[in-house]
This record gives sequence, structure tokens and C-alpha cells, in this order.
Amino acid sequence: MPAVKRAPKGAKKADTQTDKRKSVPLREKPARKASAPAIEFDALNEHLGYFVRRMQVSIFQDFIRRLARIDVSPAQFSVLVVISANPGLSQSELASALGIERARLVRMLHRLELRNLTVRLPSSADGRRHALELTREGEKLLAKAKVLADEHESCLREQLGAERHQTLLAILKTF
Amino acid sequence: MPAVKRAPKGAKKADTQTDKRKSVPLREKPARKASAPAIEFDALNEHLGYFVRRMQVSIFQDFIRRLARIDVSPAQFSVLVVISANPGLSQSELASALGIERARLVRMLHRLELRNLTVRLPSSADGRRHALELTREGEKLLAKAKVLADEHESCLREQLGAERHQTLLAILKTF
DNA sequence: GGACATTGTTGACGGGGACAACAAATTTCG
DNA sequence: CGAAATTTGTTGTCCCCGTCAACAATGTCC
Repeated sequence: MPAVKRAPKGAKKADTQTDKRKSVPLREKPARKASAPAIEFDALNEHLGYFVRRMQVSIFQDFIRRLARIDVSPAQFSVLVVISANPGLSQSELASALGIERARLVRMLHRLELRNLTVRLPSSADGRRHALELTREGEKLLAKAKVLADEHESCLREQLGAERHQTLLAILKTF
Repeated sequence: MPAVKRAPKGAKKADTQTDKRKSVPLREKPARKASAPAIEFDALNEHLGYFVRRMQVSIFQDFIRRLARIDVSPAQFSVLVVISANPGLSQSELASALGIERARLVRMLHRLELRNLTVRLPSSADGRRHALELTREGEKLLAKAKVLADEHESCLREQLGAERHQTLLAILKTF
């Protein structure tokens, strides 16, 4: 507990403006329920990473909320989409395509397989690989997920403006 | 272990194109070391969230790598910057400004305080609040961090193109 | 055939978001 | 005033995720 031990009052933090109790006419303290005095973000304003992070969190929150009914996370959605569009893909290929670790993917597939959404078939050519596919149940769930994800994206496009949405998508894809 | 039990060969996965073994002239299998057959991303191509996530991860990786010397994470950097620019801020205000949980911030400040970078002074007006400040050591480390973070951002701007960088920043700020 | 690489897997560590519960302090209001 | 509600900092717990190391099975290269 490195925090100050909750000393009762003995503060020494003086205000910047020297003590003038009654001289200031308008609200010496922000008059009860004033909107917080606007926090300064300083250097953060120049850093893309900060805003990209904020937007990513915000977008994911909406996505998760909308797909909570069918219990599909953003990561799971991307896995289902890519498997469906590339049946027979190996786990290494899928992981590298989505930019996630092989080890991570193993556990994701574990859960998806428990839900009977995906299967790992033996690859005929290479004994090491697994040919990934969606089950019929997986395809059905993915169809539902795509509907909800599209609603999510439409809301995002509306909230952002169609042209800004398009610009963002274009720039991010070049990265 | 829901994975297929590593059965030796018995695959039943027929190719979409009906069996024509010798009729196809060019590489039946991707000719040894062919560059992977280009994975299809399908619906993902329309979803901002996917690309925003990819960029966020990429940016953070570079940031972490560059600031590894002084052991400052992106989250820690944002905390240091905002405290320095708003001395006396409370933990609640800081947490809500940065969009992180109060509980999370407590543990971050715990670590920063162990490193003698931040202090929690008692607030003179409100016995519940802590007035956050950087120590001199904290200010010095922040100065170094800002230099490295600026290098990171410059590299990012160069990599992206100045105008695209500016466009991104502008759009993300509106969000 | 033997060295090396790839693939899937497991284990372990730490960062981080999400909640729930709490004590202390403050505000609200009857 | 004083009881109820709210705010603030704190701790605990759970789970997801990224990272790394190690390993067995399999395949490739020479």
C-alpha cells in the first residue's frame, strides 16, 4: 500500500491563485455541479495510437454487445469468417492471416469445437496439418453473426458519416 | 481435447473440382514453395473494427518496443502525460478521462508509485480524493518518454504519409 | 538416414477489461 | 440536525488475450 495513509486533513496543496476569498465575484469553486474543468491531454493529442486504441475499444464494445445473444466475440467472428471463406485452411495459415499466435488459436478452436461450430479434419497430404472447416451449425451461426455484424457496421457508418467511414477503411487497409 | 485424434490418413475431404489428376497442366499442388494462395477475408473486408484492431496492435507493438528501455507502456505513458498536464487530478477523473476503470488505475498507480514516478497527495477539500502528481523523477522519465514517443510517431507518420496521418488523426478525434 | 523445419499442442506469466463488494468521506434531503 | 444516498479509492475474482518456452509428431532437405 504505497498510497498515502488517508491522513485526515493536513493538506499542503495551495491553490495557484493566492488566497482571495471574497474578491472573486463568480464561482470561486465551480459552482456546485459545473462540468469538469476540461482535462488537458497534452502530448496525447498528437499520438495516433491513443485515438486508434480508443476507437478500437469503442467499436469492440458495440460489437460484443450486439453479438452477445449468439455469444460470438470479434476474434471468434474473424475466425469463423475466414474458415468459411477458406475451407481446408491449416491452423498456422489461419493464425498468421489473422495476426494471432498459433497457441492462441488452438484454444479458440478448442472452444469453438466444443460448441460444434468448427472441425479439424486430418489433412490428406500432410499428417501434421488440420484442415479447418465449419460444421453446418457453424455456418448457420456465422450467417446470423454476419447479419448482426452488418447492423453493427451500418450503425458505425451512420455514426461516422459514410465518407469518413470509407476514408478510414481505405487508409487502414493500406497499413 | 476435442481435436481429431490425429488419425493417420483416412481423409474424406474431396476437392471442389472433381478428380482430374493429370489433366491440369500447371501446379496441381502450389509447386513446392509457392507464396500462399492468398487467403480470402470475405466479410472482414467491410468491417472497420478488424482493421482498426490490426493497426492498434501494430502501433502498440512499435511503441512498446521503442519505450522498452525506460519500461513505459502505452497505458502508463497516457497516465503520466495526463497527470503532468493536470496536476492535482483525482483518480476518478483521470480514469474517466482515459476511459479506463477506477480499479484498473489503482493498480497502475500502485506500480508507478513503487517506481517513485507518481504520488497521491491528500486533497485538502475532499477527504476521499487523492491529488495526483508526478515526482521530479516522474517528470524526468516522462520527458524521456515523450522523446521516444515522438520518434515513434514520426516513424508512423512517415510510414503512413503525412496527409493520411493527419486525416486519420482528424477523423478519429471526432469519434 | 540424419539434421533441420513445420505443425499443433500445452503450460506458465503478465497485462488488461469487467464486476462485485467495501470502508471512508461527502452530499442530499426530509 | 441526522439518516440515506452517492462518491472515491481499494481489493478480490474471473476471464480474455499476447508472449514465450517446450514438446511430440510429422515432413523436408541434404
